[in-house]
Amino acid sequence: MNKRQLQKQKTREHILKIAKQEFVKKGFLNTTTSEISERSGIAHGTLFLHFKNKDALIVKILDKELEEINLAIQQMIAKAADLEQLLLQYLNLLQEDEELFAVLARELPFYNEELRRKILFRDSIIRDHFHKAIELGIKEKRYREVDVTSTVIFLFGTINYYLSLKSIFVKEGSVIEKFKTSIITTLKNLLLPV
Amino acid sequence: MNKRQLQKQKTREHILKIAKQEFVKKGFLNTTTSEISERSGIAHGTLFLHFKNKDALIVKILDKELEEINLAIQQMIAKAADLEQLLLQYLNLLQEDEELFAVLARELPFYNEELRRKILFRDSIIRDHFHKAIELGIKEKRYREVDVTSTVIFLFGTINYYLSLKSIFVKEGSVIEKFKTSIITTLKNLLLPV
DNA sequence: AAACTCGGTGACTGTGTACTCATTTAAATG
DNA sequence: CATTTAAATGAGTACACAGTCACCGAGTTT
Repeated sequence: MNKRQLQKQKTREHILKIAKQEFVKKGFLNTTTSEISERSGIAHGTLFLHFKNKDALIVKILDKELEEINLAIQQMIAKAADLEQLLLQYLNLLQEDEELFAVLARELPFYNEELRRKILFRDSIIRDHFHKAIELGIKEKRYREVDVTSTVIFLFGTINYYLSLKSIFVKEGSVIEKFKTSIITTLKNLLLPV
Repeated sequence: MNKRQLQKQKTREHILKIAKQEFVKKGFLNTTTSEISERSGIAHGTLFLHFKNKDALIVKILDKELEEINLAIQQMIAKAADLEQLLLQYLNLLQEDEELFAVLARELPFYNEELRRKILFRDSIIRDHFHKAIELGIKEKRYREVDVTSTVIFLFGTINYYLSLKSIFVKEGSVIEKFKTSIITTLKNLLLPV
């Protein structure tokens, strides 16, 4: 790779880095392409040299992020011994990138079909693992005979709710951190016999 | 009231009616003032004769709606004998104006302080009643000794989740209708001993 | 019926934003 | 070293939208 190509790649990666920071800070919808180019120290037009349009930039960033998250989830699943462990580690994962997940939770209903599908697909994978872990527990008589699908939606709905209204639940710091134990306890209440 | 004043009032009410329809259909954020004036059959400028700006129009409509909802909630609380009755009636209330509630659930994180406060205040009233109903049940040993606050958030978070992603959960018709029984059952699972 | 009042008009303004393209600059090539 | 190539530039375009204002004309007042 010669000097030119190298520079081009460097610029591209720099844009991606800055754009991600901006998106996490202000959301995808409220970040302008001018802000990104300005903060990247490049001309506005350069942005569109590297990405067809704003949407393509968003998709690129999300693809990268979702790939990393998927990897982390795979590792998590392999490690987690039981449901409680799985949930705890999932919450830790969310906490690590909480700002990003909060943006996704808030803005998901406003994304176009493609973005929505990608995000929901990743959700469905992790959701499926919770589903199976609960089913196993029921089969082994460790858990009560609850409706598994409803229980899983209760869990994910609540997490999504905390994330999307993060600023209301906490002045600063992590919502997940704050409600971690109460989420785990409530799920256990749902599943464990008295 | 003379002919002029009468006409003015009629125009104002017509704007409010059309604006509500548009807001319910497309959300507050995605409805333009031009659309409202066009569909109302009035000039664009007339809108700003009756309302200082778009925000004032939104606040006016929401105030009206929230007042009606508060009234319905008061009646509901008076009628509902137990927690299950209360929840069922609350869900029926949501279902009646589901499109509006779905818009509010989706857009709440993006509203300004004033609007958010108003909506969350109304939420807190109904939430408080659930809180008390559950506390009573625990005191009377009908329910398990769960963490009441967490349980209430689980319930409201899940309902909010269903509403905000309504279009994903149902192609057409009501999400609340579809998941009504599963919401009630899951809450009972949380509270009732096996 | 003349003078005045005021609800209504709609072309216009200002602003914010995504995206373009003729031109510049610097690296690659022969 | 001259020529070619392509990354980068940034002023410019197009569009969407909220909000304004000089003007109009029907209704009200004197």
